[in-house]
Amino acid sequence: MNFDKLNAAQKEAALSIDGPLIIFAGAGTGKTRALTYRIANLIEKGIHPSAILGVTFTNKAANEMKSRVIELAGEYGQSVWISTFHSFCAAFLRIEAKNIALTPDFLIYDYADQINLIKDCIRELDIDEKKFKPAYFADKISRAKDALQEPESFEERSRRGDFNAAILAKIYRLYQSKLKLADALDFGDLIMQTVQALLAFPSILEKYQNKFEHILVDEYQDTNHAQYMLTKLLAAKHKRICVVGDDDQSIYSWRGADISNILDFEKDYPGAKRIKLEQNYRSTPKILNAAANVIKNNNSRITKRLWTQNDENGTVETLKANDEIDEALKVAMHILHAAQNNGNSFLDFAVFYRTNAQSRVFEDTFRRFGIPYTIVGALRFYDRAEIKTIMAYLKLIYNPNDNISFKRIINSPRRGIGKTSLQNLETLSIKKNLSMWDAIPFAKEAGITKSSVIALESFAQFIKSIIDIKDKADVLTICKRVISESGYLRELEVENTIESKERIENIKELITAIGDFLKRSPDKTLAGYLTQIALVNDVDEVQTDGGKATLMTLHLAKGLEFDNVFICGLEEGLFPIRDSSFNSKELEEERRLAYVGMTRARKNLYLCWATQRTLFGKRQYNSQSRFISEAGFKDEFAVRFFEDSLRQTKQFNNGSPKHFLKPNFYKKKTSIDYLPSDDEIIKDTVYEIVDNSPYKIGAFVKHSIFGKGKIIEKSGSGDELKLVVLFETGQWKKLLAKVAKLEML
DNA sequence: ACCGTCGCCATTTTT
DNA sequence: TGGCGACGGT
Repeated sequence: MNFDKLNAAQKEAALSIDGPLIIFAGAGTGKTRALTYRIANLIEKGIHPSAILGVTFTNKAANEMKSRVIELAGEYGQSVWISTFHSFCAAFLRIEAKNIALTPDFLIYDYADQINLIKDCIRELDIDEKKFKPAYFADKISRAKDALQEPESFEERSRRGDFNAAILAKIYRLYQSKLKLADALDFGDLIMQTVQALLAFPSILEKYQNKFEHILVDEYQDTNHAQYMLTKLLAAKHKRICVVGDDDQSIYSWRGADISNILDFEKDYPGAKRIKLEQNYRSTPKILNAAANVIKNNNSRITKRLWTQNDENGTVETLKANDEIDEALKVAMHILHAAQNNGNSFLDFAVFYRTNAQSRVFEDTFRRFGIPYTIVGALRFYDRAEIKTIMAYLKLIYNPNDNISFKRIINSPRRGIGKTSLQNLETLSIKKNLSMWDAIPFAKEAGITKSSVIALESFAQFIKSIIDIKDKADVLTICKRVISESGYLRELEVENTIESKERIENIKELITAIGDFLKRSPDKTLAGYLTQIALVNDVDEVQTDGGKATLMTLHLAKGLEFDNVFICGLEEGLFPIRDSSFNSKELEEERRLAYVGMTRARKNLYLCWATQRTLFGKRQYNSQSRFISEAGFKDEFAVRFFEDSLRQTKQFNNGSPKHFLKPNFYKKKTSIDYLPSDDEIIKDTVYEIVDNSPYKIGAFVKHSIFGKGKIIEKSGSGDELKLVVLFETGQWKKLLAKVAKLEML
């Protein structure tokens, strides 16, 4: 094995294969390289590839790791089991189904299915829909599963006086019984039931413990309790577990990720080796410096210092705009200028924002200026109504007990089966403890009109005819039959609107996608397709080059990199988001999100904010985000924004049309009247923030009037140093350090 | 049964 | 602002 391409720390990570190992891998420090060399090294040392398990969070990461392992280790690499947590568990549950009292061909419910099922539960339990939103229950149930908690845990809480817990327990219970009836598992179930099976069946646990001599876990800071237990159980025998993560990039605690998993690893595995990867290969020193300045304001972190040998070029700049439209305009201008300087071809740019709602203005603006862009995650392909409908057909064929799918397609296309008929059928099915599909033969009893009964029966006939071929035919054949014979396509064709044409296009795209699936997948059945599809997402397919601007939320940006990055909406109340300001845990997570965003940039980083913004129909005046000043920018020192571009903008406006702009751009005269004003400010050198003050967060102080207290937050520096102090009395005060005359305790 | 309108509501992130 | 559910008219 040749380790020439590794630095010392990476090499150590690849070679330390005897016991537990934790790798703290900063952003852009080549952790995938270290991991893949580690796996290749294991294989070379004679470990059988199938005795190695690698777990990641995204398919993208899994695929990348797998292909790089194959590159290094050749054919042997094929047999290493590398997959996401969810697909690993789905595979496990199907393999072991018969041993653990589970149907092997269960469906996987996605978020939308979950919400629909919960809506049913809410209605059935007669809960005030105004007071409790489905999303509330979905969140609580998912978090419970992340923590391996059954409905009983809510009942306990309820006994202790938690008011909502009783209702939660009821919903959770009913939800589970409905899932069971539909033979479906949601995302949380995949992990939780795997853990439960391993705990309940020692022989199965032992089998897998023996099988996996080496376990590698990527993004360990994002694991929730259930995932933590899973890896812990599997690794318990050999204790040859290697986890990689970066506590500074933990941004999913709201989704159950438990940062203590990474912080406590060394307690769980005494004697574990610790390696830090700190050499960054991605960004310029300026970018790393700015990012470090931000993240060092967090308290609970394992200190590491990224450094780089990369050349000092590119910039870190701030961009101040008047409002969100102006912000988008300025970003667009910059992209256009960059394109001009690059022979009129667009470069690699990314625009990150905190909330999806912000994307709209960018889309509009980019479209207006003819800037090619892709938007990630807004409306996923598989979330589109027509795709969901076709998928619902496929799911129902696969599993007729799937009520959610049944209800989605029973009257789509219209078959004259209305609300009341459906209601009656559902009530009957609940009474008989049957799925709605199984209740069809009893439709007459349910008081359903004759015409509806006939429609139901002919629908059932159609579905049955396809069920008959579902194991023999491949998924493409089945899907084509569904599309043509269900009448759904015909309905769209008759509609003949712009919208319906678009839907038809999307359906064609689905056919193409299924065709691709057939080409690459060994399992070409409906079952194989549905399993795969439930566990993919849009980020898996993001391409970060090719001269397009990529629009996405900061959360989705993790793991990606771009030459040029705009982080937009850096305003107090938006980023960090409103509620986080007074909760240091949440604020720290926001800060990590900022850190993740900043460290995506290779060459140029722009921190953008707008003094006013229309949010939810209201005009808001925001102040610059603390993350901008933490990054090393001060309002007072601000210089003109894009000094260089200003000149170019003037030339641009006076000059001749550029061919890369769409024609309609020139018709809209107003749109090119843009000139940056003098107060558009920028400072392109990041300075190191030196904090010499004795006021550290967490320090105890005494105030002449308020008494003893603890510093919980601080901002600004020098004479401007502001502190938030929580006093013994329970009240907190914002104080200017210079004036407050605090005594240190 | 279906469609349009009204008014209310929340506004973070989703493997 | 816009997405969604309730309601009422056809």
